[in-house]
Amino acid sequence: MVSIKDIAKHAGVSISTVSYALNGSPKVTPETTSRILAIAKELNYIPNAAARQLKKQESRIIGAFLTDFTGAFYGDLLQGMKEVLNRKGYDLIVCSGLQSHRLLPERMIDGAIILDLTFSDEELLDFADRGHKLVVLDRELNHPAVNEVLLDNKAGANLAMDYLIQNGHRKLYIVTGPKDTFDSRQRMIAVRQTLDRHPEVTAVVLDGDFNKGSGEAAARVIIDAYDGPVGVFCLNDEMAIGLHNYATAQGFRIGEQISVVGFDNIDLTRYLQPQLSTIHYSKHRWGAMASEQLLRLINGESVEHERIYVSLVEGESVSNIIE
Amino acid sequence: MVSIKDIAKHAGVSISTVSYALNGSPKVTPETTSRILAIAKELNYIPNAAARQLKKQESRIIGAFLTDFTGAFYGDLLQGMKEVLNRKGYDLIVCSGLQSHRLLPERMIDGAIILDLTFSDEELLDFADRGHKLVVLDRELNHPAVNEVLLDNKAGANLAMDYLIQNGHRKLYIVTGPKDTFDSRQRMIAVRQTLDRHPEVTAVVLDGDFNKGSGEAAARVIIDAYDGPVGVFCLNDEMAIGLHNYATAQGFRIGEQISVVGFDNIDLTRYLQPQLSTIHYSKHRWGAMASEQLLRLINGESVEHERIYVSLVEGESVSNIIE
DNA sequence: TTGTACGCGTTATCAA
DNA sequence: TTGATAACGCGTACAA
Repeated sequence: MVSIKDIAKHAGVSISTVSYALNGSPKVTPETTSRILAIAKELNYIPNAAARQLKKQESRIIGAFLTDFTGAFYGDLLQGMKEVLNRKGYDLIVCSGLQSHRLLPERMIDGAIILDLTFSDEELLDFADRGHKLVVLDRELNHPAVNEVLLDNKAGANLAMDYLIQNGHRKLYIVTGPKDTFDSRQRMIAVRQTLDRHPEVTAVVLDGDFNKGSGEAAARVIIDAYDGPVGVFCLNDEMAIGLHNYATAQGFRIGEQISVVGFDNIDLTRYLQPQLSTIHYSKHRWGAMASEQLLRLINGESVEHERIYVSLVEGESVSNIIE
Repeated sequence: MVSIKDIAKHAGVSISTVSYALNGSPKVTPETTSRILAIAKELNYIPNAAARQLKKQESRIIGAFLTDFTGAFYGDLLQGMKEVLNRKGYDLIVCSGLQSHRLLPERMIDGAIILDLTFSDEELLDFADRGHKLVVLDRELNHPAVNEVLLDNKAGANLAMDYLIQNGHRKLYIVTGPKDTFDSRQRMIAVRQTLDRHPEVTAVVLDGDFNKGSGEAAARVIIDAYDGPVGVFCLNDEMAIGLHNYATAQGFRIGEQISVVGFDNIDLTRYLQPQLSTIHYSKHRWGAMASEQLLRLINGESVEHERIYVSLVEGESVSNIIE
């Protein structure tokens, strides 16, 4: 491997001169600099990341940690993160799984964006105590080295519930997500608040897990008990799709007999007929904001927790049953 | 930051003793070792990856490079890679974009798996010449430091074409992928071979780009010229879905008037009615195989190029028009 | 422009 | 045997 030492030898200068030249320091004359650069290029010199990192105590790499690699969900989010980071001279790497957690404490990366249930709060607080900078997308975590960039889940759930109620629905089903996820818990809090405000509405809560299968299971329950139009709020789109497919296959009409609202507005919903009503937010913006906040933390700038706002996308999956 | 120096000070031994103890060397007495481990734990010691890497000239991190982060496509593939790597004590990071290419030559990672058109062949060969180990999933590349793990695209395209022809289709459309992708080119070679073997079949080639939109565009062309049952081979599923949706929305019946075969068997096709006929292969296995080959390369073991075998999944999107 | 200490962990060599 | 000393990997940056 060719190092600055080799360049120094070829150029007949010291390694420090080479280093200065490569970094464009004015301490070296332009002639010497260009001569050194030419030699470096000729020798195919490429700096060693480990050596630079050891000295500078930074890698200019940011890690995004995901619970798993599945999910069409993440494309835009990661793209948003990457664009911001690249613009500021940072690289993004995506990691998943318990083993990869080490990258943070071992200082391989300068900071992390967490959307990963395999990290416990304690573990993250421990990293933060060590001085590592974090942005969390999947929990609330109070620590000066941690910034939250969270979805406005409550507003979204409110929008979804109000939409069903305003369309005349008095008999509702709620299909929940896993109890250990922040998003599901927050959405359920807002659901209960809405229900408290509307005593005329009856609601049945069905346990779900954010996967298609639990949407199908919910559809079975709803169909078994069917005796007139109902509204269903699935706490994410994937379950709404499962419900949609199962009910449709059983001859039920979504948007007439069963009104459905999802959450996330994932790409997949474009393939549904009728179009799914759902809660939208910009995943790209979410990722971009997470990166911006993380860079601010790293640069020692002041940061406040951020919220990503959501909106209702109306589709034909919800009918107005007020006559 | 606490380093082995701090531990040595606390334990009253030299830093080398600490290092030996931490690495379980028999050169240190069990008592001393356990005492040192206790102190390390108490001080919350975590080794510095850059320092270890600088000395050992390895990071035990493997990079998977993807053209972009979109595509539900990659979940299983990456999972397959990760499982194999983790089992062997390696970590996987996922990278995308031109900037991240530097991770390889700068020796941040011990090897790379490439499914990324933003790398040119020349660039990869240059890396290989430098001694970096590569596995390519998206091209043929002959170099002792490069291993190919490729889909058996030709067999898949043959299966698809034969299936349509065996079901009586004599009027075919082929919707291609981008001309600069290996997969599309290989599939087209097999398509032409099949057509050469079947002079009784007429085929129209429509340019596509592997995205849903070009499937829709193809549907428009096919519908405009429609005068009886046709068979369509879309070189990937995403275009097949676009074609399917557009044609269905126009009142055409897939699996009756228009028979469709896709390629890839992506999860999304589960949402289609009727079920799409397509070419299946295990993405998980593809990823696992790529990792295994890369580790063999890194360990200096002999490797031969690998093929991932494919099979036909029959769905109702193809009808038999032989009466 | 150059010599050199430094960042931190690993390991060969040498002394007790 | 046990453990300490020092060289090493490579680039950076201060002092000279």
